[in-house]
Amino acid sequence: MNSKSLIIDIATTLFQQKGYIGVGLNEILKACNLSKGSFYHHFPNGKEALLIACLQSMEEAIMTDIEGIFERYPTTEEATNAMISKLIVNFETEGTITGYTFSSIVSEMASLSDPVRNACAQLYQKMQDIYSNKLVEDGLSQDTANSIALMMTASIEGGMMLCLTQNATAPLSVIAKNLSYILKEF
Amino acid sequence: MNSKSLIIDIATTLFQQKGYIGVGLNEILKACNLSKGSFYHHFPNGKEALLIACLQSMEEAIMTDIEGIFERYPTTEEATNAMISKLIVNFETEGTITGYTFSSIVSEMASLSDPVRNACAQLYQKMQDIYSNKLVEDGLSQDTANSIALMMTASIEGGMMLCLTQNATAPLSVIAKNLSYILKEF
DNA sequence: ATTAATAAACAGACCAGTCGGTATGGAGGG
DNA sequence: CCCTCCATACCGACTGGTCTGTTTATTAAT
Repeated sequence: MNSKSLIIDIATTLFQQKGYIGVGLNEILKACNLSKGSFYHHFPNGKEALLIACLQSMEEAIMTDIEGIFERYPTTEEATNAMISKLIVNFETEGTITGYTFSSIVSEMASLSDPVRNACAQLYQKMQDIYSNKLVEDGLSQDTANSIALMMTASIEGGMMLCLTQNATAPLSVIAKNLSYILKEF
Repeated sequence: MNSKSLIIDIATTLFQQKGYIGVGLNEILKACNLSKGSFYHHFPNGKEALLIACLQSMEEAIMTDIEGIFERYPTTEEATNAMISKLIVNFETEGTITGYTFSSIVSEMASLSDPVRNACAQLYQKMQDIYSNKLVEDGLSQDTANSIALMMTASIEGGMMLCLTQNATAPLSVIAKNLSYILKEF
């Protein structure tokens, strides 16, 4: 793997775990076994440019993943359960949350950098669109689908936050149960 | 107001806006017109002790606020709508989110400091308890009440995150509408 | 030989936290 | 009434270290 991709890959994980401000360039580069010079060769615009590259990389990874799940299952309800189960397994094995979330980045950077804020907004929107499209397939109206898709995005994101604070996976399980209930309603 | 309370008050706002790592002691003290010496007189255990004091102060403020709303309205559904409306007005006037949320603190510190993580967990739990108690009053079983209360906490927290990224209040409105719907079901 | 890629040393700003010293105000003894 | 004593509150220069970003020099590949 070339150095640039390596930097993005490792930085993505670290940013997700510790947030943007919480990770220094030195830490990233040490994990990559690369030097400052190499970094600034590939990212002449510095750390924030790296963050945006990481967000784009996350977008690809998350989209592929979620799209896969949502194609594999016939209904939104089943796909949602599968997705949350995957998050729970991930949390149990990794100890931290490494997939689907970037809340630390949002809360740190949303008010500081518009480019970063927009990149995050786009990522949430794309996830929501997948949910929404599947809900329309399920037979819901576009408006209802959008509304429920937003509820899904928000509650899953909030659920991960609760898991983090409690250091447990129970909150996400409860969210899955509740979303199932809601999705069966329609 | 005494210096210690002043420090806590100002630091609480700054931590909510920019996160824990994002705010330096110098910035806090400059805003208070106080010196390093004064700070370490009142907080000999440093910045993290200040953060925990801020979380406790937030707990008091949020509890008073939410309890007030939940006493004033007869049903959980009405109280929830009033609470979210207040969050929306707050977001519109302040430009950022200053009340009820501390997601940046959670995502930064949950994996770094157990005392901070526990303080955050307690805060979420107390909010959830208010919702849950009211739901039991409404006639729900304890289990169902707990489950829905968690869903409320998570979706509101996630909704604020979406508002931050979109720089708009629409997501919280949609969350309110969805929660209303769910709460009417039972 | 030229150019991309990397390394290493460095600069300057900022960080949390420390330390010696100063001002204030109340208690108690003369 | 005055003076000493002492705890509390406060000040701001300073320390050791980390941060992002720059510069210069060297290596590897074409």
